[in-house]
Amino acid sequence: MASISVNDVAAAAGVSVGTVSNVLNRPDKVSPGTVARVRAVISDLGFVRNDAARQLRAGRSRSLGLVVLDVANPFFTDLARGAEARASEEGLSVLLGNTDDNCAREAAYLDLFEEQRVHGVLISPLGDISERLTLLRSRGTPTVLVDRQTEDHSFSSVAVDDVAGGRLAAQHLVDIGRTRIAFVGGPSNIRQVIDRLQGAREAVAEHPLASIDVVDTDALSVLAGRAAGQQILDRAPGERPDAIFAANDLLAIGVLQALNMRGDLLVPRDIALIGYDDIAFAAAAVVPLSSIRQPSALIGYTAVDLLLREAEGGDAFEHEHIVFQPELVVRESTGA
Amino acid sequence: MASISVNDVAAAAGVSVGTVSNVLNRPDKVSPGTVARVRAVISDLGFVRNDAARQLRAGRSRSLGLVVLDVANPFFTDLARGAEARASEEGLSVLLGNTDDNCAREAAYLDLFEEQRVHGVLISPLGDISERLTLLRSRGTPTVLVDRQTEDHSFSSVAVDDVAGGRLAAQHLVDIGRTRIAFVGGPSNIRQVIDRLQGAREAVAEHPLASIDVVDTDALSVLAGRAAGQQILDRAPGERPDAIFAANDLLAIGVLQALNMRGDLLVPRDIALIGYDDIAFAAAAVVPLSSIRQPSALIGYTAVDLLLREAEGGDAFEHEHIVFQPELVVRESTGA
DNA sequence: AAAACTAAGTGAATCGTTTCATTTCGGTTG
DNA sequence: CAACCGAAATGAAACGATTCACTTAGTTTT
Repeated sequence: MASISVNDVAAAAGVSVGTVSNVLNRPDKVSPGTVARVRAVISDLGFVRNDAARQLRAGRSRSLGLVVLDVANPFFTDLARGAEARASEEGLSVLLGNTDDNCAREAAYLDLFEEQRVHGVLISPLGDISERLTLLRSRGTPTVLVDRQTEDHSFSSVAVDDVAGGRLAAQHLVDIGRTRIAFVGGPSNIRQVIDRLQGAREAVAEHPLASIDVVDTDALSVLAGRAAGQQILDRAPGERPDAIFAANDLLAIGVLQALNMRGDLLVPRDIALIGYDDIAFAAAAVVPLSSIRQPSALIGYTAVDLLLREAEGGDAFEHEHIVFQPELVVRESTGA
Repeated sequence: MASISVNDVAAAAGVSVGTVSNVLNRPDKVSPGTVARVRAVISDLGFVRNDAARQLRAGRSRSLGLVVLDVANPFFTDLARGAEARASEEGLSVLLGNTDDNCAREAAYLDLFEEQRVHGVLISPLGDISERLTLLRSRGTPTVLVDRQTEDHSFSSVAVDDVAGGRLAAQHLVDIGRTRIAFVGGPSNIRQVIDRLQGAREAVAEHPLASIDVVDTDALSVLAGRAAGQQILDRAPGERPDAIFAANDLLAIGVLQALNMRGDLLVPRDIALIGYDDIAFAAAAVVPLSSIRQPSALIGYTAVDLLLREAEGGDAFEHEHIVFQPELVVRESTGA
């Protein structure tokens, strides 16, 4: 059951291992007859290259790591798709690591990827891990932040202006005449949540009549949204907001489910609702959801592209910060 | 910039490489003082194990491959989550490969996983690739089919009885008095689609008044569902079905979007609609979607478990076929 | 015909970790 | 005190693909 190696192939084909390797990697350097003979032996013997040996020799693997907050969030799967598209153009594959907002898992994936000597790491980081990332980079693994920048701009990044997005959302709520706005989101160590809230605060601050309060959640999921919605329903009627800005669409959908279960509170009549990300399901929600659209696949594509350029450029590479602008999408949940 | 190896660590700590390796893998075999010293050097020098070298030596990698039809489908991300849960209990990681219903990509991932000498492969196969899988297994990579069985039961599998699920769905539509049923699904080389349709046909056959026709789609996505919905709307009113069974929830949501855009056809009044998978978004749809629930995370968890047992047992292992029963979930889209 | 190329092929060295047969040494036993 | 023991540590061999300096043989050039 011992696996077939280049040696076995070489022996069976009556050539040297070097030639087998050349057939595999530079067939043009080998005479056509030999190529054919070696190829025949390869398929006869069922030889399969051992990637570990290749990598060991090459020093680097042919994949890159992508660490995201939540694979169940379509925003991230879209992003992953975009990343994979660019990576496969270079013959690289993408390893997907899912942290579920958990710092320990985030650290574990970074360790794993570093041990695998991945070509580079794309990460949508949780807390402040710039130290860990600096270490990673100093040991030779280029790193690009997605959907986030560090304070000191020391890492290349591809992001969407979340403050602007938050502003767009809250401004829109104010524009349709709402004044008592609730921001549903958390946990509050997630940058995206912080920025979107900040943007919303800025927009609200410009309107003397409008106010905003925060309903904290412990995840950015449908379930957490449902809990937040319930919490809002439990308030005395006078205490309830007339608009809700959810930090992402999953939360918004959860909130919507909670409100709907109740029945007497209508969206948008009593409470307007806007989400964030504009995932495919937003348009299909009970009440089609207004949202802030981000070019998710493009972010992934661009991030890999930037990563490759950074890898190419080495230490000399000037870190780049690409920022996309979000876009307001109005649907019934905030409509007439 | 050359990376630090066990040799460097050994030299700096004044021990042999064997001892460094023991500190890494069997610290109890090394005296406490030495362990501490070596560990200190490791963190000083920033030594990171080279996984490729480990794997080369070990002969197998510490990950397993999961090949799915569509990462954008929450059913598969839930399944992946379950798989990861079981895998991480054994210290294994899961590599996710997304085929997008594309045979070439499926083959590419199998090649990749085989070159990586993964511990095993979980696959939700597209066409008939039992030959390829037999080869894979014969070379020592255990394989478990998820969400699918081969005709000859020669592979272990964890699946849901899709025929029963199709029957449940169609029976339910008939039970609420619908007779002109449209099945929306495709492409027709996907087993799940075939089985669900067959189940539906069986249920319909028992009712003399009921009939079923098929609206073929080229993918199992929201977009494809929208196109199918449009196609149904384009028919003359008399030709339209009074119920639609979509092969999965993504399609159902797409169909729903198309019907809703039109406005004069109401779900469920004019057309009842049922999906399949019961993804989290089904309950949150414009009209909350009836669906067939599958224990997605459990499938993934069980599949990895089975894979591990198969790996353990070697060739002697008796292939197992675990079949879960699906469950009807009734919501408004087929309700009163 | 000698010198200078080129194309094709060779095979030893290399990558970094793990393993295992072996050595070292302080302590215990008969 | 010789013989033995176990714990701790050693270091060479192995894993399998790739690389590169080198040979061989055949073709041009002058």
